[in-house]
Amino acid sequence: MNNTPFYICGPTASGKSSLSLEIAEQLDGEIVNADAFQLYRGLEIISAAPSQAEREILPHHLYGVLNPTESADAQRYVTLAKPVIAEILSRGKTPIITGGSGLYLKFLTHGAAPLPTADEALRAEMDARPLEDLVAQLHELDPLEASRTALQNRRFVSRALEICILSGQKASDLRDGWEKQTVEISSQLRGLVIQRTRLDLHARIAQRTRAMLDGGALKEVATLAQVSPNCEKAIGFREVRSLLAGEIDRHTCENLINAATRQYAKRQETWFRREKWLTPKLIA
RNA sequence: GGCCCGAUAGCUCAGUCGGUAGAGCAGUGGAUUGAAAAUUCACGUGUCGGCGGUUCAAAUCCGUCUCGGGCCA
Repeated sequence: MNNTPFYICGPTASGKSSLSLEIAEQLDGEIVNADAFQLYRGLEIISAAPSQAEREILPHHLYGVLNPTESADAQRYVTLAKPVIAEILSRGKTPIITGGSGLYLKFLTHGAAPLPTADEALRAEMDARPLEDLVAQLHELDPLEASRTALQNRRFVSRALEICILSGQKASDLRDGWEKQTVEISSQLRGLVIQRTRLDLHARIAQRTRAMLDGGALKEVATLAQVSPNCEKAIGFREVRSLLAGEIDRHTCENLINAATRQYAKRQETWFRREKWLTPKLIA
């Protein structure tokens, strides 16, 4: 029996959770989270994590395993996911890896380049410097990388620089060495990406936002005392905070969350469109 | 009923002395290997409320009508 992992991807609110349950049933599988924010405990409502009822149907892994005070990243996700997947496979079950965090999935499926890990102190230092300054230094240390980096994007510039500084090597060399190995991996993967019309997706987003706000999102956010800067970025977190503080009304809050979610969904679609190994699954 | 203010992109609005219009938001497309629900790039033709007038030329000035909002009755 073929129990190689099965990936279920797609934009937020496209129905990944319920589809993954269906597919898990067909493939004798267990669900593994691939969502950056559903990793956190205490963000279940705002991150639209699977409900308690859904989790009781069959085993769900890597949901709510991190503290909101922690910061995750793609590498850490892989570190968490690999043993879980291996364990499921060892029992002869199929890992159904479900989520919308494109970068995390990419790391899991195609591996990580041999690059140095993020350095908080260095980042803080770089964040304090003007962008032009960082760009100039990158040009100096690694002209090739500078020439192919979006230099308006502070994140990308900082990261390239971080790699150069921490490794003492050129980011371009390290990255090129890795890219060459990725091509054949895709042919051994299986999975699907849910596609819906924008109209449909937008309607589902609106419906879900309303359900969140009616279903305890306010209480959830109010309860979260300390969160990492990472967690603060969850869509809905700031908006609900503003609502709780009386800065905006409920209607505005709902609209802001909807807009942010729609924009996120669009970025996810752009990402997954490039993942040619995923089979599109149109749902009308 | 009278007077005043407003009507310009899907929304909120800007538009100088008349020279046929542009911001923000929304939306769309893209980039994206350790912050990724992040970060970032590109994309602006619309009966300038309708009709008429003045003018070489009207979003802009004049008249009138319609629809909002306000004030006075």
